Amino acid sequence: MQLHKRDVVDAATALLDNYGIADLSMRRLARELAVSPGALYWHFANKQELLGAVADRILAPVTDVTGDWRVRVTGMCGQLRDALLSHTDGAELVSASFAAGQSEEMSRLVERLREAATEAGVAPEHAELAGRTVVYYVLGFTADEQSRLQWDAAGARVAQPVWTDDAGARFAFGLGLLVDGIAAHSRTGA
Amino acid sequence: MQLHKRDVVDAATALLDNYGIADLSMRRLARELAVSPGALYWHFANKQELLGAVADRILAPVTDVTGDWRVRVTGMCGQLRDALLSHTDGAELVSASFAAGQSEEMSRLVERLREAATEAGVAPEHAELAGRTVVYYVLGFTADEQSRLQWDAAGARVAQPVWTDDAGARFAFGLGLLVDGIAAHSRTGA
DNA sequence: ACCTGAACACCGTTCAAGT
DNA sequence: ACCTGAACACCGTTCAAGT
Repeated sequence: MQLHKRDVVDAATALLDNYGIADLSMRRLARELAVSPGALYWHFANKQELLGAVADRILAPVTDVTGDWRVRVTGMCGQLRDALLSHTDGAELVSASFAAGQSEEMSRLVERLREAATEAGVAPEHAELAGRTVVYYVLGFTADEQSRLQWDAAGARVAQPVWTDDAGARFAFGLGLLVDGIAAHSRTGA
Repeated sequence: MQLHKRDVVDAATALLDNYGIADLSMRRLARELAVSPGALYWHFANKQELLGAVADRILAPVTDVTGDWRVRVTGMCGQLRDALLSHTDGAELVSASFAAGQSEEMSRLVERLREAATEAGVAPEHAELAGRTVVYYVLGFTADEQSRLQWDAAGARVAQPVWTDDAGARFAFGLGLLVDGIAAHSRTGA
């Protein structure tokens, strides 16, 4: 029975969902697939590349959005957050893969955000940074949210203190700061 | 000769600067200090806590800034970026410690940014998120910048392509988006 | 109080050799 | 072409025992 990239990414995703990123090791993955650790290196150059493939699997549900630039930005970011929250340690894994430049899906997303920023009136030489800044926010916010969620779920119910504000509304607020900033910048005229 | 926390953090910082975060292991650090690995666990509960202490050492030069809220935000963020760029993999290490909630200095910084956002007119229940959002940007941007810098420095001179724009100006532009967003939000009135 | 020695239970990666 | 077996060079953490 031949081992295919798809099988490896499937098993890696299952390992991630069930045990978290700390237990997603090449050796454990090989054991799960009943192959020797070295077999994985026929299909992937190294662990980073494998994690990049898992990141792209997680990001598959993030689709294109149509509408004006505000709708597209908030739509894509909402889908990104949802995708990250759908897998244990999803935000952490995708953040790492993005930083390592191993996720094609993240590159595509930054490109679409760059287009939206351009449409909003951001100068071409700054549009990609505007897109990346939005991504930094979504990854940072969601990694934070997810670590708190997972810590709470692991027994330590503390009943959060002051803000009754739900996470979705807080997410939208922070994103709104960036969207307003992009809009303000284009009005000001570079 | 007794081992003190200070000596351990000193040696860890030296290891980081000279060899990078991948070589900053408990065992290697113990070897450098000529003690057994177990000795470190008398002074630090685990590796995360030790890395948090290194993060706070890196962040020591980030001081208070006086002036109106815009001056304070841009001043603190500039100092933060400078501090991160002063140590090999500084942005990556501080990001990890911040995410793990192990850096007191980062908590202090978020608190000061929260105050600045409040002064700018952001509602109290959203002011901390505004501060965190600024931090997500600085950490994301600088980690990116530093990984490119270090990759370039490691021989692979490619002579960057299109934008003659220096990193400092790009950093300021992205930060400006957030500052404009905060300002726009307070004018809009929550 | 502070540290050693040794163990436990792992890692990622490589590569000759097999089929 | 694809995989095994075994090795290489490591990890973080614990804990009885020593001083």
